[in-house]
Amino acid sequence: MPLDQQTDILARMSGEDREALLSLGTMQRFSKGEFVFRAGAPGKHVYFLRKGRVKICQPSHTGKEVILWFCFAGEMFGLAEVAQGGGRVVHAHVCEASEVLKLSQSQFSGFLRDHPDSLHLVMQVLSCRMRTLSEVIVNLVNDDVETRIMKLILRLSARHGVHVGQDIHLDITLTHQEIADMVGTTRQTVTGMLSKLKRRGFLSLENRRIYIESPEMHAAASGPDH
Amino acid sequence: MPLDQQTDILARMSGEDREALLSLGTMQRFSKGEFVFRAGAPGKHVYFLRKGRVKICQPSHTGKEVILWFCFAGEMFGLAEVAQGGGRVVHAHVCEASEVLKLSQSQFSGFLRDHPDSLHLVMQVLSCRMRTLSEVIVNLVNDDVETRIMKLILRLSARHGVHVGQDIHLDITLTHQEIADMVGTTRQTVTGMLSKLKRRGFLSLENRRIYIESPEMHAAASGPDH
DNA sequence: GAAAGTATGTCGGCCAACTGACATTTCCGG
DNA sequence: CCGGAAATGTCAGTTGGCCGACATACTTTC
Repeated sequence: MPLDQQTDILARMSGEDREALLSLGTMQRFSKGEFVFRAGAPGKHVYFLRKGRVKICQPSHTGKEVILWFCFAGEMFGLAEVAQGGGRVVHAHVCEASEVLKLSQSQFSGFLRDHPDSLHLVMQVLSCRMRTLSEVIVNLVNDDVETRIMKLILRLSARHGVHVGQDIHLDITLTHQEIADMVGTTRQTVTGMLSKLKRRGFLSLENRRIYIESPEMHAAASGPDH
Repeated sequence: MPLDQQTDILARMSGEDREALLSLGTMQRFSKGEFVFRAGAPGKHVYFLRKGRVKICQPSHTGKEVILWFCFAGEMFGLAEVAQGGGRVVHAHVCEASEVLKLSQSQFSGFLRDHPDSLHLVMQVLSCRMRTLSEVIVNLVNDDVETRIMKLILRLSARHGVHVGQDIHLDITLTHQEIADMVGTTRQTVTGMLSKLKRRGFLSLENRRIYIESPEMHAAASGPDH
Protein backbone atom coordinates (compact mmCIF):
# COMPACT_ATOMS: atom_id res chain seq x y z
CA MET A 1 0.00 0.00 0.00
CA PRO A 2 1.45 3.36 -0.97
CA LEU A 3 2.16 5.91 1.72
CA ASP A 4 -0.67 8.04 0.49
CA GLN A 5 -3.33 5.42 1.10
CA GLN A 6 -2.41 4.66 4.67
CA THR A 7 -4.01 7.70 6.20
CA ASP A 8 -7.61 6.82 5.44
CA ILE A 9 -7.98 5.37 8.87
CA LEU A 10 -11.75 4.94 8.80
CA ALA A 11 -11.52 2.81 5.69
CA ARG A 12 -8.81 0.63 7.18
CA MET A 13 -10.59 0.00 10.45
CA SER A 14 -12.50 -3.20 10.93
CA GLY A 15 -16.26 -2.88 10.62
CA GLU A 16 -16.91 -3.45 14.32
CA ASP A 17 -14.27 -0.95 15.39
CA ARG A 18 -15.65 1.65 13.03
CA GLU A 19 -19.18 1.15 14.34
CA ALA A 20 -17.95 1.52 17.88
CA LEU A 21 -16.09 4.70 17.05
CA LEU A 22 -19.01 6.27 15.21
CA SER A 23 -21.39 5.53 18.06
CA LEU A 24 -19.04 7.16 20.58
CA GLY A 25 -18.58 10.54 18.97
CA THR A 26 -20.92 13.28 17.92
CA MET A 27 -21.29 14.56 14.38
CA GLN A 28 -20.81 18.19 13.46
CA ARG A 29 -21.40 20.01 10.21
CA PHE A 30 -19.26 22.88 8.94
CA SER A 31 -19.49 25.01 5.86
CA LYS A 32 -16.76 26.50 3.75
CA GLY A 33 -14.54 29.01 5.48
CA GLU A 34 -15.39 27.97 9.04
CA PHE A 35 -12.87 26.60 11.50
CA VAL A 36 -13.18 23.29 13.32
CA PHE A 37 -10.67 24.76 15.73
CA ARG A 38 -8.19 27.61 15.76
CA ALA A 39 -4.69 28.08 17.08
CA GLY A 40 -4.82 28.97 20.73
CA ALA A 41 -7.93 26.94 21.50
CA PRO A 42 -7.69 24.31 24.27
CA GLY A 43 -7.49 21.16 22.16
CA LYS A 44 -9.22 18.39 24.05
CA HIS A 45 -10.84 16.63 21.09
CA VAL A 46 -9.91 14.39 18.20
CA TYR A 47 -11.72 14.65 14.89
CA PHE A 48 -12.50 12.30 12.03
CA LEU A 49 -13.42 13.82 8.72
CA ARG A 50 -16.37 11.95 7.23
CA LYS A 51 -17.03 14.20 4.29
CA GLY A 52 -15.40 17.27 2.79
CA ARG A 53 -11.97 18.76 3.02
CA VAL A 54 -10.10 20.49 5.83
CA LYS A 55 -6.69 22.11 5.78
CA ILE A 56 -4.48 22.07 8.83
CA CYS A 57 -2.42 25.20 8.69
CA GLN A 58 -0.17 27.19 10.90
CA PRO A 59 -0.32 30.97 10.81
CA SER A 60 2.83 32.97 11.37
CA HIS A 61 3.59 36.40 12.66
CA THR A 62 4.33 37.55 9.10
CA GLY A 63 0.76 36.80 8.07
CA LYS A 64 1.84 34.04 5.73
CA GLU A 65 0.12 30.70 6.18
CA VAL A 66 1.65 27.28 5.83
CA ILE A 67 -0.55 24.32 5.02
CA LEU A 68 0.93 21.40 6.92
CA TRP A 69 -1.65 18.84 6.06
CA PHE A 70 -4.57 18.59 3.69
CA CYS A 71 -7.19 16.42 5.28
CA PHE A 72 -9.60 14.37 3.19
CA ALA A 73 -12.56 12.14 4.00
CA GLY A 74 -11.62 9.23 6.23
CA GLU A 75 -8.69 10.97 7.84
CA MET A 76 -8.11 11.91 11.44
CA PHE A 77 -6.91 15.27 12.74
CA GLY A 78 -6.27 17.14 15.93
CA LEU A 79 -4.61 14.20 17.64
CA ALA A 80 -1.19 15.70 18.29
CA GLU A 81 -2.36 18.26 20.80
CA VAL A 82 -4.61 15.77 22.55
CA ALA A 83 -1.88 13.21 23.06
CA GLN A 84 0.67 15.78 23.94
CA GLY A 85 -1.21 18.36 25.93
CA GLY A 86 -1.21 22.08 25.49
CA GLY A 87 -3.39 24.17 23.22
CA ARG A 88 -3.79 24.03 19.47
CA VAL A 89 -0.98 25.52 17.50
CA VAL A 90 -2.70 25.15 14.14
CA HIS A 91 -5.98 26.10 12.52
CA ALA A 92 -8.33 23.48 11.11
CA HIS A 93 -9.83 25.43 8.25
CA VAL A 94 -12.78 23.98 6.35
CA CYS A 95 -12.32 24.15 2.57
CA GLU A 96 -15.70 22.83 1.51
CA ALA A 97 -18.88 21.78 3.32
CA SER A 98 -17.78 19.03 5.69
CA GLU A 99 -19.00 16.55 8.25
CA VAL A 100 -16.83 15.81 11.20
CA LEU A 101 -16.96 13.24 14.00
CA LYS A 102 -15.82 14.70 17.30
CA LEU A 103 -14.46 12.66 20.23
CA SER A 104 -13.18 13.82 23.55
CA GLN A 105 -9.76 12.81 24.74
CA SER A 106 -11.17 10.33 27.23
CA GLN A 107 -13.62 8.81 24.76
CA PHE A 108 -10.78 8.29 22.36
CA SER A 109 -8.34 6.78 24.86
CA GLY A 110 -11.11 4.48 26.00
CA PHE A 111 -11.74 3.43 22.45
CA LEU A 112 -8.07 2.71 21.87
CA ARG A 113 -7.84 0.69 25.05
CA ASP A 114 -10.74 -1.48 23.99
CA HIS A 115 -9.70 -1.82 20.35
CA PRO A 116 -6.01 -2.70 20.12
CA ASP A 117 -6.14 -3.17 16.36
CA SER A 118 -7.23 0.42 15.97
CA LEU A 119 -4.50 1.51 18.31
CA HIS A 120 -2.02 -0.05 15.99
CA LEU A 121 -3.64 1.76 13.08
CA VAL A 122 -3.33 5.07 14.87
CA MET A 123 0.36 4.52 15.43
CA GLN A 124 0.70 3.72 11.75
CA VAL A 125 -1.09 6.87 10.76
CA LEU A 126 1.08 9.00 13.01
CA SER A 127 4.20 7.37 11.63
CA CYS A 128 3.00 7.88 8.11
CA ARG A 129 2.34 11.52 8.75
CA MET A 130 5.76 11.98 10.26
CA ARG A 131 7.24 10.59 7.10
CA THR A 132 5.17 12.90 4.98
CA LEU A 133 6.29 15.89 7.02
CA SER A 134 9.89 14.75 6.71
CA GLU A 135 9.47 14.44 2.98
CA VAL A 136 8.17 17.99 2.81
CA ILE A 137 11.20 19.22 4.74
CA VAL A 138 13.56 17.40 2.42
CA ASN A 139 11.76 18.88 -0.58
CA LEU A 140 11.93 22.38 0.83
CA VAL A 141 15.64 22.07 1.41
CA ASN A 142 16.71 20.32 -1.76
CA ASP A 143 14.39 21.21 -4.57
CA ASP A 144 13.61 24.37 -6.45
CA VAL A 145 10.04 25.62 -6.63
CA GLU A 146 9.27 23.92 -9.91
CA THR A 147 10.25 20.50 -8.58
CA ARG A 148 8.39 21.07 -5.34
CA ILE A 149 5.21 21.80 -7.24
CA MET A 150 5.61 18.73 -9.44
CA LYS A 151 6.19 16.49 -6.45
CA LEU A 152 3.19 17.94 -4.67
CA ILE A 153 0.98 17.22 -7.63
CA LEU A 154 2.27 13.68 -7.87
CA ARG A 155 1.75 13.12 -4.16
CA LEU A 156 -1.82 14.35 -4.40
CA SER A 157 -2.48 12.32 -7.49
CA ALA A 158 -1.36 9.14 -5.73
CA ARG A 159 -4.35 9.47 -3.44
CA HIS A 160 -6.79 11.56 -5.44
CA GLY A 161 -5.98 10.79 -9.01
CA VAL A 162 -8.50 9.25 -11.40
CA HIS A 163 -7.12 7.56 -14.48
CA VAL A 164 -8.74 8.91 -17.61
CA GLY A 165 -7.23 7.09 -20.54
CA GLN A 166 -3.55 7.97 -20.70
CA ASP A 167 -3.80 10.80 -18.21
CA ILE A 168 -4.47 11.17 -14.53
CA HIS A 169 -7.21 13.53 -13.54
CA LEU A 170 -6.81 15.22 -10.15
CA ASP A 171 -10.34 15.45 -8.83
CA ILE A 172 -9.76 18.17 -6.29
CA THR A 173 -9.67 21.88 -6.90
CA LEU A 174 -6.87 23.91 -5.42
CA THR A 175 -6.22 27.59 -5.71
CA HIS A 176 -2.75 28.75 -6.61
CA GLN A 177 -2.55 30.32 -3.20
CA GLU A 178 -3.19 26.96 -1.55
CA ILE A 179 -0.51 25.32 -3.64
CA ALA A 180 1.86 28.12 -2.71
CA ASP A 181 1.09 27.62 0.98
CA MET A 182 1.85 23.94 0.66
CA VAL A 183 5.19 24.20 -1.11
CA GLY A 184 6.36 27.39 0.53
CA THR A 185 6.35 29.90 -2.27
CA THR A 186 4.20 32.77 -3.54
CA ARG A 187 0.99 32.75 -5.53
CA GLN A 188 2.61 34.49 -8.51
CA THR A 189 5.38 31.95 -8.75
CA VAL A 190 2.87 29.09 -8.71
CA THR A 191 0.93 30.68 -11.54
CA GLY A 192 4.11 31.04 -13.55
CA MET A 193 5.34 27.52 -12.89
CA LEU A 194 2.01 25.92 -13.74
CA SER A 195 1.82 27.62 -17.10
CA LYS A 196 5.43 26.65 -17.72
CA LEU A 197 4.60 23.02 -16.98
CA LYS A 198 1.58 23.28 -19.24
CA ARG A 199 3.70 24.69 -22.07
CA ARG A 200 6.11 21.81 -21.65
CA GLY A 201 3.28 19.32 -21.94
CA PHE A 202 3.56 17.82 -18.47
CA LEU A 203 0.02 18.72 -17.53
CA SER A 204 -3.06 20.52 -18.70
CA LEU A 205 -5.44 22.76 -16.81
CA GLU A 206 -9.17 22.91 -17.29
CA ASN A 207 -11.44 25.00 -15.09
CA ARG A 208 -9.24 24.65 -12.01
CA ARG A 209 -8.59 20.97 -12.37
CA ILE A 210 -5.27 19.45 -13.19
CA TYR A 211 -4.66 16.69 -15.71
CA ILE A 212 -1.30 14.99 -15.56
CA GLU A 213 0.47 13.43 -18.52
CA SER A 214 1.90 10.85 -16.19
CA PRO A 215 4.96 9.35 -17.85
CA GLU A 216 6.83 12.59 -18.53
CA MET A 217 5.90 13.96 -15.15
CA HIS A 218 7.33 11.14 -13.10
CA ALA A 219 10.58 11.25 -14.96
CA ALA A 220 10.86 15.01 -14.58
CA ALA A 221 10.02 15.10 -10.89
CA SER A 222 12.68 12.61 -9.91
CA GLY A 223 14.95 15.58 -9.51
CA PRO A 224 15.70 19.05 -10.77
CA ASP A 225 17.51 18.64 -14.05
CA HIS A 226 21.12 19.71 -13.79
CA MET B 1 7.12 21.00 30.60
CA PRO B 2 8.59 22.61 27.51
CA LEU B 3 8.30 20.81 24.21
CA ASP B 4 12.00 20.12 24.25
CA GLN B 5 11.91 18.11 27.45
CA GLN B 6 9.16 15.74 26.45
CA THR B 7 11.24 13.54 24.23
CA ASP B 8 13.48 12.10 26.91
CA ILE B 9 11.24 9.08 27.14
CA LEU B 10 13.51 6.96 29.30
CA ALA B 11 13.60 9.65 31.95
CA ARG B 12 9.84 10.03 31.94
CA MET B 13 9.08 6.34 32.22
CA SER B 14 8.25 4.88 35.58
CA GLY B 15 11.07 2.95 37.21
CA GLU B 16 9.39 -0.43 36.76
CA ASP B 17 8.60 0.20 33.12
CA ARG B 18 12.15 1.28 32.44
CA GLU B 19 13.53 -1.81 34.12
CA ALA B 20 11.24 -4.00 32.05
CA LEU B 21 12.28 -2.27 28.86
CA LEU B 22 15.98 -2.48 29.59
CA SER B 23 15.76 -6.17 30.38
CA LEU B 24 13.95 -6.89 27.12
CA GLY B 25 16.38 -5.35 24.66
CA THR B 26 20.03 -5.87 23.89
CA MET B 27 22.72 -3.23 24.22
CA GLN B 28 24.94 -2.24 21.32
CA ARG B 29 27.95 0.04 21.18
CA PHE B 30 28.81 2.29 18.24
CA SER B 31 31.66 4.63 17.64
CA LYS B 32 31.73 7.94 15.83
CA GLY B 33 30.89 7.79 12.16
CA GLU B 34 29.15 4.40 12.23
CA PHE B 35 25.53 3.89 11.32
CA VAL B 36 22.94 2.27 13.57
CA PHE B 37 20.99 1.75 10.37
CA ARG B 38 21.00 3.14 6.87
CA ALA B 39 18.34 4.13 4.39
CA GLY B 40 17.19 1.04 2.52
CA ALA B 41 17.70 -1.39 5.40
CA PRO B 42 14.69 -3.46 6.49
CA GLY B 43 13.72 -1.60 9.66
CA LYS B 44 12.36 -4.11 12.13
CA HIS B 45 13.81 -2.62 15.29
CA VAL B 46 13.29 0.29 17.63
CA TYR B 47 16.21 1.94 19.40
CA PHE B 48 16.72 3.82 22.62
CA LEU B 49 19.79 5.95 22.92
CA ARG B 50 21.38 5.47 26.33
CA LYS B 51 24.53 7.45 25.80
CA GLY B 52 25.95 9.59 23.02
CA ARG B 53 24.43 11.39 20.09
CA VAL B 54 22.86 10.16 16.85
CA LYS B 55 21.59 12.19 13.93
CA ILE B 56 18.64 10.99 11.89
CA CYS B 57 19.19 12.27 8.42
CA GLN B 58 17.81 11.77 4.97
CA PRO B 59 20.15 11.74 2.02
CA SER B 60 18.97 13.08 -1.30
CA HIS B 61 19.85 12.43 -4.90
CA THR B 62 21.73 15.74 -4.98
CA GLY B 63 24.15 14.52 -2.33
CA LYS B 64 22.95 17.07 0.17
CA GLU B 65 21.91 15.74 3.56
CA VAL B 66 19.07 16.95 5.71
CA ILE B 67 19.18 16.36 9.45
CA LEU B 68 15.60 15.70 10.49
CA TRP B 69 16.22 14.92 14.08
CA PHE B 70 19.12 15.15 16.46
CA CYS B 71 18.85 12.35 18.96
CA PHE B 72 20.26 12.67 22.48
CA ALA B 73 20.52 10.32 25.43
CA GLY B 74 17.15 9.08 26.62
CA GLU B 75 15.44 9.46 23.27
CA MET B 76 13.89 6.86 21.04
CA PHE B 77 14.44 6.48 17.30
CA GLY B 78 13.57 4.22 14.41
CA LEU B 79 9.95 3.81 15.43
CA ALA B 80 8.25 5.27 12.38
CA GLU B 81 9.32 2.52 10.01
CA VAL B 82 8.51 -0.20 12.52
CA ALA B 83 4.99 1.00 13.12
CA GLN B 84 4.38 1.76 9.53
CA GLY B 85 6.16 -1.00 7.68
CA GLY B 86 8.56 -0.68 4.79
CA GLY B 87 12.29 -0.11 4.91
CA ARG B 88 14.24 2.72 6.46
CA VAL B 89 14.21 5.95 4.55
CA VAL B 90 16.73 7.67 6.78
CA HIS B 91 20.21 7.08 8.11
CA ALA B 92 20.91 6.88 11.83
CA HIS B 93 24.39 8.32 11.91
CA VAL B 94 26.41 8.15 15.12
CA CYS B 95 28.02 11.51 16.02
CA GLU B 96 29.99 10.41 19.05
CA ALA B 97 30.61 7.09 20.83
CA SER B 98 27.16 5.83 21.75
CA GLU B 99 25.30 3.07 23.51
CA VAL B 100 22.02 1.93 22.11
CA LEU B 101 19.28 -0.39 23.33
CA LYS B 102 17.78 -2.43 20.52
CA LEU B 103 14.30 -3.98 20.55
CA SER B 104 12.54 -5.96 17.89
CA GLN B 105 9.13 -4.91 16.70
CA SER B 106 7.43 -7.75 18.57
CA GLN B 107 9.34 -7.16 21.79
CA PHE B 108 8.32 -3.53 21.64
CA SER B 109 4.63 -4.13 20.90
CA GLY B 110 4.58 -6.65 23.69
CA PHE B 111 6.09 -4.12 26.04
CA LEU B 112 3.53 -1.50 25.06
CA ARG B 113 0.69 -3.93 25.53
CA ASP B 114 1.84 -4.73 29.05
CA HIS B 115 2.68 -1.16 30.01
CA PRO B 116 -0.15 1.18 29.03
CA ASP B 117 1.48 4.17 30.71
CA SER B 118 4.46 3.80 28.44
CA LEU B 119 2.17 3.47 25.47
CA HIS B 120 0.74 6.83 26.33
CA LEU B 121 4.25 8.23 26.59
CA VAL B 122 5.12 6.91 23.16
CA MET B 123 2.11 8.60 21.64
CA GLN B 124 3.16 11.81 23.34
CA VAL B 125 6.65 11.54 21.97
CA LEU B 126 5.38 10.95 18.47
CA SER B 127 3.04 13.91 18.75
CA CYS B 128 5.81 16.07 20.08
CA ARG B 129 8.05 15.13 17.23
CA MET B 130 5.34 15.89 14.72
CA ARG B 131 5.08 19.33 16.20
CA THR B 132 8.79 19.83 16.01
CA LEU B 133 8.82 18.79 12.37
CA SER B 134 5.94 21.15 11.68
CA GLU B 135 7.80 23.94 13.37
CA VAL B 136 10.81 23.29 11.16
CA ILE B 137 8.62 23.48 8.08
CA VAL B 138 7.12 26.76 9.19
CA ASN B 139 10.59 28.13 9.85
CA LEU B 140 11.84 27.06 6.45
CA VAL B 141 8.95 28.75 4.74
CA ASN B 142 8.74 31.97 6.71
CA ASP B 143 12.12 32.88 8.03
CA ASP B 144 15.38 33.92 6.47
CA VAL B 145 18.55 31.99 7.21
CA GLU B 146 19.63 34.22 10.06
CA THR B 147 16.37 33.75 11.92
CA ARG B 148 16.36 30.02 11.29
CA ILE B 149 19.80 29.70 12.84
CA MET B 150 18.82 31.74 15.86
CA LYS B 151 15.69 29.69 16.42
CA LEU B 152 17.65 26.47 16.08
CA ILE B 153 20.12 27.59 18.70
CA LEU B 154 17.32 28.58 21.05
CA ARG B 155 15.56 25.27 20.52
CA LEU B 156 18.73 23.37 21.31
CA SER B 157 19.48 25.52 24.31
CA ALA B 158 16.05 24.78 25.78
CA ARG B 159 17.10 21.17 26.18
CA HIS B 160 20.89 21.34 26.30
CA GLY B 161 21.63 24.73 27.72
CA VAL B 162 23.55 25.20 30.95
CA HIS B 163 23.15 28.53 32.71
CA VAL B 164 26.51 30.11 33.42
CA GLY B 165 25.90 33.41 35.16
CA GLN B 166 24.09 35.68 32.76
CA ASP B 167 24.65 33.47 29.73
CA ILE B 168 23.51 30.09 28.52
CA HIS B 169 26.22 27.65 27.57
CA LEU B 170 25.30 25.13 24.87
CA ASP B 171 27.10 22.00 25.94
CA ILE B 172 27.09 20.23 22.60
CA THR B 173 29.49 20.73 19.75
CA LEU B 174 28.10 21.15 16.26
CA THR B 175 29.97 21.74 13.07
CA HIS B 176 28.79 24.50 10.78
CA GLN B 177 27.94 21.83 8.27
CA GLU B 178 25.60 20.14 10.74
CA ILE B 179 23.88 23.41 11.50
CA ALA B 180 23.52 24.01 7.79
CA ASP B 181 21.96 20.57 7.33
CA MET B 182 19.46 21.30 10.07
CA VAL B 183 18.27 24.69 8.85
CA GLY B 184 18.57 24.01 5.15
CA THR B 185 21.40 26.25 4.05
CA THR B 186 25.09 26.00 3.16
CA ARG B 187 28.13 25.75 5.36
CA GLN B 188 29.51 29.09 4.18
CA THR B 189 26.32 30.93 4.99
CA VAL B 190 26.29 29.46 8.52
CA THR B 191 29.86 30.62 9.09
CA GLY B 192 28.93 34.08 7.93
CA MET B 193 25.76 34.32 10.00
CA LEU B 194 27.42 33.07 13.17
CA SER B 195 30.14 35.68 12.98
CA LYS B 196 27.51 38.31 12.25
CA LEU B 197 25.58 37.25 15.37
CA LYS B 198 28.80 37.33 17.35
CA ARG B 199 29.58 40.85 16.12
CA ARG B 200 26.13 41.95 17.18
CA GLY B 201 26.69 40.55 20.65
CA PHE B 202 23.97 37.90 20.58
CA LEU B 203 26.37 35.07 21.23
CA SER B 204 30.01 34.22 21.62
CA LEU B 205 31.97 31.27 20.29
CA GLU B 206 34.76 29.50 22.13
CA ASN B 207 36.41 26.39 20.77
CA ARG B 208 33.30 25.14 19.02
CA ARG B 209 30.89 25.85 21.80
CA ILE B 210 28.21 28.45 21.72
CA TYR B 211 27.42 30.89 24.51
CA ILE B 212 24.14 32.73 24.23
CA GLU B 213 23.51 36.18 25.63
CA SER B 214 19.94 35.14 26.29
CA PRO B 215 17.84 38.26 26.61
CA GLU B 216 18.83 39.90 23.34
CA MET B 217 18.62 36.61 21.51
CA HIS B 218 15.05 35.78 22.44
CA ALA B 219 13.86 39.18 21.42
CA ALA B 220 15.66 39.02 18.10
CA ALA B 221 14.50 35.52 17.20
CA SER B 222 10.83 36.29 17.64
CA GLY B 223 10.87 37.23 14.00
CA PRO B 224 13.00 38.64 11.24
CA ASP B 225 13.17 42.36 11.82
CA HIS B 226 11.16 44.27 9.28
C1' DG C 1 55.64 15.76 15.83
C1' DA C 2 54.84 15.67 10.91
C1' DA C 3 51.38 14.76 7.72
C1' DA C 4 46.74 14.18 6.44
C1' DG C 5 42.31 15.15 7.26
C1' DT C 6 38.65 18.06 8.86
C1' DA C 7 36.69 22.51 10.18
C1' DT C 8 36.47 27.53 9.70
C1' DG C 9 36.79 32.15 7.48
C1' DT C 10 36.19 35.21 3.40
C1' DC C 11 35.14 36.81 -1.20
C1' DG C 12 32.85 38.05 -5.91
C1' DG C 13 29.68 36.64 -9.37
C1' DC C 14 25.25 35.15 -10.33
C1' DC C 15 20.41 33.70 -10.57
C1' DA C 16 15.96 31.95 -8.58
C1' DA C 17 12.37 33.70 -6.57
C1' DC C 18 10.20 37.47 -3.82
C1' DT C 19 7.83 42.05 -4.03
C1' DG C 20 4.52 45.09 -5.57
C1' DA C 21 1.54 46.59 -9.02
C1' DC C 22 -1.77 46.08 -12.30
C1' DA C 23 -5.12 43.92 -15.89
C1' DT C 24 -8.07 40.27 -16.82
C1' DT C 25 -10.92 36.37 -16.06
C1' DT C 26 -13.91 33.36 -13.40
C1' DC C 27 -16.93 32.47 -9.69
C1' DC C 28 -20.91 33.00 -6.73
C1' DG C 29 -24.72 35.08 -3.97
C1' DG C 30 -28.81 37.70 -4.22
C1' DC D 1 -28.39 37.68 -14.79
C1' DC D 2 -25.85 41.16 -12.66
C1' DG D 3 -22.23 43.14 -9.61
C1' DG D 4 -18.72 42.42 -6.32
C1' DA D 5 -15.33 39.29 -4.84
C1' DA D 6 -12.04 36.00 -5.61
C1' DA D 7 -8.74 33.82 -8.57
C1' DT D 8 -5.52 34.08 -12.37
C1' DG D 9 -2.06 36.08 -15.51
C1' DT D 10 2.01 39.02 -16.41
C1' DC D 11 5.90 42.00 -15.69
C1' DA D 12 10.04 44.86 -14.14
C1' DG D 13 12.97 45.71 -10.20
C1' DT D 14 15.57 43.96 -6.43
C1' DT D 15 18.06 40.79 -3.41
C1' DG D 16 19.18 36.82 -0.31
C1' DG D 17 21.82 33.34 -0.33
C1' DC D 18 23.99 29.73 -3.42
C1' DC D 19 28.23 28.36 -5.83
C1' DG D 20 33.04 27.90 -6.51
C1' DA D 21 37.45 28.86 -5.06
C1' DC D 22 40.83 29.61 -1.95
C1' DA D 23 43.52 30.48 2.62
C1' DT D 24 43.93 29.47 7.33
C1' DA D 25 43.31 26.94 11.56
C1' DC D 26 42.53 23.10 14.31
C1' DT D 27 42.82 17.97 15.50
C1' DT D 28 43.54 13.41 14.78
C1' DT D 29 46.58 9.41 13.58
C1' DC D 30 50.59 6.85 13.10
